[in-house]
Amino acid sequence: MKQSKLLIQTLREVPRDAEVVSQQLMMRAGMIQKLAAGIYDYLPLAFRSIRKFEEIVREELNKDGCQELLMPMVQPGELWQESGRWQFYGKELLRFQDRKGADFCLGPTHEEVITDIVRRNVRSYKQLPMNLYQIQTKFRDELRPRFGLMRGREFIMKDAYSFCVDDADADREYWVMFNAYKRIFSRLGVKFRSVEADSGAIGGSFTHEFQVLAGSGEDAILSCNNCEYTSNIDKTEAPLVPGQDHGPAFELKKDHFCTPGVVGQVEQAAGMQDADHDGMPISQTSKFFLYLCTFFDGSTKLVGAVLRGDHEVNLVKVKNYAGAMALELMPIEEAEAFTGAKSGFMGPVGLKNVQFVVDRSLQSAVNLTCGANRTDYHHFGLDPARDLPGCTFADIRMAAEGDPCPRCGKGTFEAFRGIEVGQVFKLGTKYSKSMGCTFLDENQLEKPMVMGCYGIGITRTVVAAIEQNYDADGIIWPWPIAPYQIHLLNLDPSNADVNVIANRLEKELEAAGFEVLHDDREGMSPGAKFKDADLLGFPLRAMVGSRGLKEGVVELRDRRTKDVRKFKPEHMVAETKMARDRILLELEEAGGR
RNA sequence: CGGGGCGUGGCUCAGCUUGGUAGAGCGCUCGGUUCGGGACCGAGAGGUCGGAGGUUCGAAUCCUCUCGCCCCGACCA
Repeated sequence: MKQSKLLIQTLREVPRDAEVVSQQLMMRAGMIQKLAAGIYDYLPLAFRSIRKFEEIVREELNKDGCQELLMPMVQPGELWQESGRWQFYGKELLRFQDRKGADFCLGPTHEEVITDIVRRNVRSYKQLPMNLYQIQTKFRDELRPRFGLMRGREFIMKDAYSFCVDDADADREYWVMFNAYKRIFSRLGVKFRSVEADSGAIGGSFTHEFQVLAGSGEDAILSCNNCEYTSNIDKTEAPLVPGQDHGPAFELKKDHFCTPGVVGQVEQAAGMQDADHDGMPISQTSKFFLYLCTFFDGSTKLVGAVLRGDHEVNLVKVKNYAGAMALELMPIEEAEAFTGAKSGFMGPVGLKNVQFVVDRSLQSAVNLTCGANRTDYHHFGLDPARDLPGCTFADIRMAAEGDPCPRCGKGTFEAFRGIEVGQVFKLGTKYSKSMGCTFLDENQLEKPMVMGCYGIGITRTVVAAIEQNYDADGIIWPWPIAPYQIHLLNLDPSNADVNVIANRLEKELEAAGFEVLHDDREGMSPGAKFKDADLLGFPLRAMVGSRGLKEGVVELRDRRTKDVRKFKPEHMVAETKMARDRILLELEEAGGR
């Protein structure tokens, strides 16, 4: 391909809208353009990468017997009403009506449609298990699209759905997909982790996310440095810390400590003074949050969460504990009115119509401090089990880096940030039951199929690969998804000899199976071509110039290592093959787990 | 949806406070000199200043409304 004819405009300056590195580089390299908030044009270079990754996904899924199909992006509202999601899916679901006034939506996901397909075509256990997938554009009307393709409203996703006869077979299929995902991301050469995750409102027994490690990632991950336990921090089981001995329990001493005007947990603890104490240890204090929970039936309830002063609350855990559809921190004015105290002095004792949940690290704790619901005052001597009638203990705190691992008991947690590029999910019978997707088993019993769903964000994965592979000069493409593998630079198109060699090398390399972009642009200095080549970041750069030809050599440069080799033009194909083999070997060694 | 910010050639921005014939750099076209890490000279093309209304002799600039976009937060498969 001649670069002079390629649809591309590289930019020297960073577009103003671009925040994260991948977005900046993709826009500067002329790969994407924004059309509207969270909606992008995929220009030829980006599209080549996307297609290449799709092919990797197809190859690996087809190995496991998955069948590809394509469902409509526009879906009838009827199906969503049948599954019940028409009312529960929020504004992320873009709804509209056709000319007859019938409800439709743009598909953010395809459980309804695939379930409809299967229930109309599959009747017998003999046809199961079945795993169907598509690679398609999804639309989710995100409240806040951001970071370019990382969180767009429109994006390309591979979604697969499995249908099995029973729970055990669904589990088997889940792990088949889990392993397929490991192969897929390993082939990319990106560093990734498979992490245990929260199953969220969909409900389901378990789920794993595949996270590409990157400092700019939106998700926090904790991984044990000794065993395999790796999880999204939303889900990470907090270890039980050894019970602290705060002496023999005494009665609740109301309004015992007075720290007027002091805000902040640490400062308040330091200011708690009496005859026996010159400040309290932070771990002997407690903190308290009031949450307004909304349930699926529309009802609401107040939940009060109590944690040790030095622990952070995990909202997902609180939400799951309460079984709520949504949960929000009570607005500060309302909370102050409800408790009768300013922020910082609210506490659980004496509050009515609140369901208390206490973090399990306080299971047997006594002699804690807590807000007195009187501005400037704290109680002393809190014993949650005694002073909060009806309270329950549960794991509601955020696990933290350095916490001992509760699984193996030997290691400690290390923290990472990740970009979620895939998820495997055991759905169970939620959709098959509500939509009547059943089969007859060998005993002629009608049963709902047990489902699983499996997503890979195609566009997001390409973005994540860039987030993990770039330097100050531009992108450094992993070989398997590089738009082109070789960037052939003609450094002097005005020289006839150089042109002959450059054109010949282009043909030879392409004949050898390489994908070549030939920068044949005239009137451009070598320096400018080097800058563009670094920005586009193809793995290998081949160069032909009059200076080299005087000595009878052309060059090959590795984008990542910057190593340059010089040799006679007739050795180009052989040298390129060697360079490719070396890059692919490194890639294999760099894979995640 | 709350808070903050920005809309001026393809891109990055200046001009706005204090109203008076719309600018720079990059990119693009043509000619010439250059040619191994974003060369230089000359000549060009390209803009309803996001939109509507208002004030004014006169609005990119002042006022009102509106649309779009970005960031933080909340939300979220």
